Amino acid sequence: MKNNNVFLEKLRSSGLILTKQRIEICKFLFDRKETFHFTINDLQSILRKRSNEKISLATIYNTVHTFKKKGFLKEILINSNSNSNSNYFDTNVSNHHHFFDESTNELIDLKDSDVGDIKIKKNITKKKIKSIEVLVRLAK
Amino acid sequence: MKNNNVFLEKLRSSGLILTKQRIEICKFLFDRKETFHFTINDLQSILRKRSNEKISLATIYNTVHTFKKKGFLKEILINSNSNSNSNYFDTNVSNHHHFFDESTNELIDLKDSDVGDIKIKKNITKKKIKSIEVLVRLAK
DNA sequence: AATTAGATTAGAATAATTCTAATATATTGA
DNA sequence: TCAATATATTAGAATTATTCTAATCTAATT
Repeated sequence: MKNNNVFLEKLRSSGLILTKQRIEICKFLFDRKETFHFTINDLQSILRKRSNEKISLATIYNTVHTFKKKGFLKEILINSNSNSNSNYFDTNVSNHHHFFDESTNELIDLKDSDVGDIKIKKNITKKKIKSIEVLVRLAK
Repeated sequence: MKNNNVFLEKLRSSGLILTKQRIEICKFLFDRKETFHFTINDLQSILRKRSNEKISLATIYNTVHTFKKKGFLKEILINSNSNSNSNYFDTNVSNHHHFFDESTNELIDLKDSDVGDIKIKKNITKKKIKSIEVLVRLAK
């Protein structure tokens, strides 16, 4: 299966087999300028609407996790309100910060430049800092 | 049932009935100086070891969620490594920041003073900021 | 002590995710 | 091009975490 679209480059160069399903998901997730945030549930219903070839739920889970392992997606856990916690995935895999809008349950990227540099003044653990993540919650 | 310990004050003043189970859990969680972080699983096995009166898992869930609703506990979601995500609870309910030590899966409070003041420079959403949470991941 | 509102409990139900193993498909190399 | 084969997809079963149910039980109140 051949296809020269840019968004398939990562898939092609990853060593993964280019299947119909992966290409379909890849096309939806990565053929865009803005980053995209979604839950497995979101993705499933979007894919269902986009095409009449049904992709099984197991494949959606498999693909998302495969993409995550390959570094194409980043997982983000959010305390949504009171009763529902959610697993989001983000097409922006760089280290960056988020707004979480509690009125819409939407995750929004924050530009690094919109958050000042964060310095951790004291780290009693002496272990190496791997990342610093800021989550800004927006009121309902 | 009478008891004058300080850590029971919150329970007593909350309007909740003082049951054996709630007192037991309260005693363990709040009769200490340092804050404490735990998962439901942690709590269950700790309680099992502490006393030979078994508290049912349903009650542990109920109590933790009741305490959360009363504002005695705060829930914190963390992307633990690759496969396991975890729901932690924190006895420190104030707005504060955390280290997450990926080698031990331990959550550690960060003093506010150890993180500089965080200013969000641009908020395109115009919605009110409810909270700002920083998570510092410590490498394995 | 009797009443009763609310709590506890075991086990059933549910929901989210992963597993299984049968089938299908993409890639490779003749 | 066409087998061979390694890997992917799939439906549905299994698992896991959590919540629900409805039968007791118990703390607080009279």
